[in-house]
Amino acid sequence: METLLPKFDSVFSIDCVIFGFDDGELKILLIKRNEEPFKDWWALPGNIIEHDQSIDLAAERILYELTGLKGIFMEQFHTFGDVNRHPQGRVITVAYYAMIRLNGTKELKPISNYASKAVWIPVNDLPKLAFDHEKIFSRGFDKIRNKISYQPIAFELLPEKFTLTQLQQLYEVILNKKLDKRNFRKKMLNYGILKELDEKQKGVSYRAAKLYKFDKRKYAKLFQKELTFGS
Amino acid sequence: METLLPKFDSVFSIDCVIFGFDDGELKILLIKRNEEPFKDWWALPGNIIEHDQSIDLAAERILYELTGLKGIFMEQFHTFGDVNRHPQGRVITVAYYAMIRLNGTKELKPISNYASKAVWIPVNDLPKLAFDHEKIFSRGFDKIRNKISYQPIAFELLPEKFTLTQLQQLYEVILNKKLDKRNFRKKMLNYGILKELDEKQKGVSYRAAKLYKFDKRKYAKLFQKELTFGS
DNA sequence: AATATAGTGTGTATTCTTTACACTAAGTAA
DNA sequence: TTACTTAGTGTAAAGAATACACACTATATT
Repeated sequence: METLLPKFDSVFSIDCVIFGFDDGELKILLIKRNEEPFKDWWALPGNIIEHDQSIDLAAERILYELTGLKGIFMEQFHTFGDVNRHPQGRVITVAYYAMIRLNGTKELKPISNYASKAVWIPVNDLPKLAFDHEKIFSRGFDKIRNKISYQPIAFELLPEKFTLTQLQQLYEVILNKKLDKRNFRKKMLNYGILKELDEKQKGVSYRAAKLYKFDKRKYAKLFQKELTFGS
Repeated sequence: METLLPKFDSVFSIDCVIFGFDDGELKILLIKRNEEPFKDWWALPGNIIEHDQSIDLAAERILYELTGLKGIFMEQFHTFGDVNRHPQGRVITVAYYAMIRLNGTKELKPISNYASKAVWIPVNDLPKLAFDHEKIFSRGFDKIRNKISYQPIAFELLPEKFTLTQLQQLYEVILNKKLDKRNFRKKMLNYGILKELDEKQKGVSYRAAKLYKFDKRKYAKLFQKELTFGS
């Protein structure tokens, strides 16, 4: 592909704000940088977009390289383009978020060498981050906080089978406020996208709660409806 | 600024979907391209981001160059990064939208030479557009359609003084459906962001309607409130 | 076996919001 | 003065959001 375009010393990158929920805490995935600039700083997982790769694919690739996960629902939420956000040149970055299901056991092993490790860190306990990554994180957090309040997207974060109390805790953590148990249940069940299972929680030392599953098909229907605006 | 970054033959651009409302019709600003590729095609106003300019400033500059307008509320809504969206190389484009007030008289004079003219064209009557600009437009249209249904942002499009009927017509055009007059008025007046004027419409051959003004201060207050989520 | 503990699960009244719906009033034109 | 065109208004009904408290059940402890 011959280029007739002006040439700049500019690159695009992707940065990902990847949310997980574990142990009652909302976490994001951070890497420890192994290269200058900001060597040994914590940063959002991100990388340069390859020349022959669409940005959506690049985002998927990066998430895969860092977590081994595929097919995760990722969405672009903002592009950051301040001139001096990268000390070594002009880098415009497209930020994506994803919500993923943590299975406590899963090991995070960075494949690329620009990170020495990748770790889940509670959003309430974040270290100082490289570049403008604090800004990016914070905007991504706003995004899911906003989105969750009009669209039930939180299921991605929970195990496949979950109790209503777990779901409520997740909402409470994201929205950062207490919710009323009865009203919350009423609302969630009303969406009609939860499937009640014949199973109960195990291993708790008190009355076990019913388990529910997220019904993707009904969700898709509901969601489509919501895209056309009320009469 | 010395760069240590990998170099790609890649550039960033901005494309703007600029909405105007005139004559009961929703329009967008298009330019006629004066350069290859797509010479003589219609396209969204857009341009390459300069190396030393943040993307938000670049967007403002481009809008200014094409319309002479400053201080317009512009918002980034999506970044398009398919590999082959530009036939001459890798161009990732950040799309912005703006809503502006058309004063029928205002002349549009492209300053830069990449456009031979700039024209307002009704969204219902768009020609074929260059690049992936149809996709960009359509996503921008979705964006305002969505936004208007939970945030009263349409005032930007109307003259400073307007009637409730004009406001309603604008909503109807954007949402592409009829709205109930009484309910619409109730809702709009309830927002508390309209100032009723002591003035009436002029030059109509029927009963003149009251004029209203948009109250920016109250809007700002309301908007802030809406950012914190309902109890 | 009895008891303490910790979380599960449920209903109703109130307020607020959204929807549906039709006629009179005012100004202009002939 | 009449005909025409748009402005302007209220109420009832349904639905959604909020506030609020107690009995039930499974387990662990004695």
